[in-house]
Amino acid sequence: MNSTICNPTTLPSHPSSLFPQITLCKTIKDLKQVHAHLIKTSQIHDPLAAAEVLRFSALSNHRDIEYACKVFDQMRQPNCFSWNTIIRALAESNDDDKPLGALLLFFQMVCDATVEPNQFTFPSVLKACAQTARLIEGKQVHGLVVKYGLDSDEFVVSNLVRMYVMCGVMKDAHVLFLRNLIEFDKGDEVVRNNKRKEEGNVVLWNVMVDGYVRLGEFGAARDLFDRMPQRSVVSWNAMISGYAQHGFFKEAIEMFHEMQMGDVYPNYVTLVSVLPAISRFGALELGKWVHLYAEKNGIEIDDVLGSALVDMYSKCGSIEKALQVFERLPRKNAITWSAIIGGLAMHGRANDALDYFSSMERAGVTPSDVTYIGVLSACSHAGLVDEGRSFFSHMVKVVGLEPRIEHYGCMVDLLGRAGHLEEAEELILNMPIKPDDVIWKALLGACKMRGNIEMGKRVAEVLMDMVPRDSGSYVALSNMYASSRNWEAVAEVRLMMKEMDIRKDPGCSWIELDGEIHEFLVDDDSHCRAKEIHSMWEEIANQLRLIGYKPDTSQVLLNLDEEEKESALHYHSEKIAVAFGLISTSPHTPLQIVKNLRICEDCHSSMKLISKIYKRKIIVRDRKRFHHFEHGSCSCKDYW
DNA sequence: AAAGGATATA
Repeated sequence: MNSTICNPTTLPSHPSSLFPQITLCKTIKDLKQVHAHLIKTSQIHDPLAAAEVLRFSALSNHRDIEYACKVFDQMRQPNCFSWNTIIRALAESNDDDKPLGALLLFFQMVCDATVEPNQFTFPSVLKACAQTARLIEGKQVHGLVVKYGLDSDEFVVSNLVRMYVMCGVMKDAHVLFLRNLIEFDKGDEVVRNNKRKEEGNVVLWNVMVDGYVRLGEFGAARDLFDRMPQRSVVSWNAMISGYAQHGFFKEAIEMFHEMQMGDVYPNYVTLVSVLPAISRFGALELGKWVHLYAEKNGIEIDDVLGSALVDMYSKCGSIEKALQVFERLPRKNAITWSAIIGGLAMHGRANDALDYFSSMERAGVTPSDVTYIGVLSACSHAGLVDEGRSFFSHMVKVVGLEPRIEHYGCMVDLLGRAGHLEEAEELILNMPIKPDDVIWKALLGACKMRGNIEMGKRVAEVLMDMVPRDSGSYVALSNMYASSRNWEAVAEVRLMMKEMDIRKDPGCSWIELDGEIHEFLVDDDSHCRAKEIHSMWEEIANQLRLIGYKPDTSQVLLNLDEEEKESALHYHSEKIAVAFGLISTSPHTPLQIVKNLRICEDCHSSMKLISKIYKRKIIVRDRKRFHHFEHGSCSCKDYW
């Protein structure tokens, strides 16, 4: 036992505590020793001593909530402070059943009637209601708030509003919000709130903005955001994370830039929120800037921010940087591991992905279902059929994870593209979940790759039935017919599309230069340097012809004559992007392109040759994976 | 002697 902790006489008195031994505890073990000492010397009956033991075990960095509950249970007559402490600890716990425990304890406190809840009790209780989405209990608590006359305390009010938000009743939240705005305007508020009145209660506004953002009601959220008297970093974070989570990646990045024009500075949460949007665009320069910003501003790169950075670097093409960040992280959780495994898979480094999976298991981190998506997609990209099968059954039988539709998708892709088309179809027909269009599309892609028109036709029909307005199945079917030069069938599909007014999803590619994203569509001539881009492509095409390359026109959708087909191919968006990249960067600079669809056969072959002719590394991220083109070959080994 | 808003992975 450490005597400096347990012998109070050897310690300098601590100004903020009558029980300095407790304040000096560094671990929960220290605390338990002091606790034992207090019990032995009967000092534990001093309510202050007991309260401090409780506070340490319930709310300190070294908290042990189970222990705190025991301490609380042993109190003969807990005072209001102790009730508040234990309720707050339970309400803030991430454990599922703990917030409910906080609620139960609160109702016990009210029934107990030896103490009265105060303004410090309600924020925690309301937080527990919010976390468990218990509207009925929340309303009862609201009633008690009024009964105890605490309905104008701003801490209580913002938590009341948040409770309604989290229970999904935005209307009630809004009514309460408006009423409190008026009350603040009338100025009939306690002195403590006067300062807030001038600034406007930022927190209350933030809660409302967050509420609308959660519902995806960006009009309402934006309206409040623009009108709020003051914006804190949290206001910006709410908008940025909201946009990012609802798939409005462009808006998230715009907000991120906009916030920096003002006097608000990005913090940890800002970075974690904006990184997925950056990943989505493959905006490596911006991603690097975020990483550097964190390092320069002392923002801790923990497992959460680290995972977002690992994901960003891998999705922005820099798998080496992703590995570097990963290795440096002091702590790695299941998400961190999933990010690096998925990243390696995306870059076609299947063996590394599987090695990292083994390391993860050795490190004692339990793989999640997401981890297995990474593992299975690694197998799929490398054609590791047996390994994939065995990981899948291991996941189900040994780990006991329920396979999600994504896992079946990986398996269908893996089996189908490896040529086991019947087995893939069997799997779809026998899986316990209803197959969606993504699954069928995986099989359709495999049919196309394997040239199985018969099955392909069948699958396409299923898809046309399932998602009638979707162009994908028509395009795939048409491409399949085109590959076998069945132009009549191609024309038929084309006619069907025309009759139903179904258009091919426009292909779109983008490339980042000096932190700016340049976007190109098929046959795009809207760029300000379109003329130069066009003549650059002419030059590229000549070079390609010189080394004997013949464009592969089999996959062009329309039944045009050969020359027209060739020119349609020329202007696939990734080709425009690569031409633009070549004229806009100095020799040998690697080019990095992101494309919204899968790369086509012809673009793939062209990119290989361009990488050789112009001595450039070209990295293309398509809808599903990365292609690293260098010295005339691709990292996917033409299997994708 | 104590109190409010947000965050990630296929």
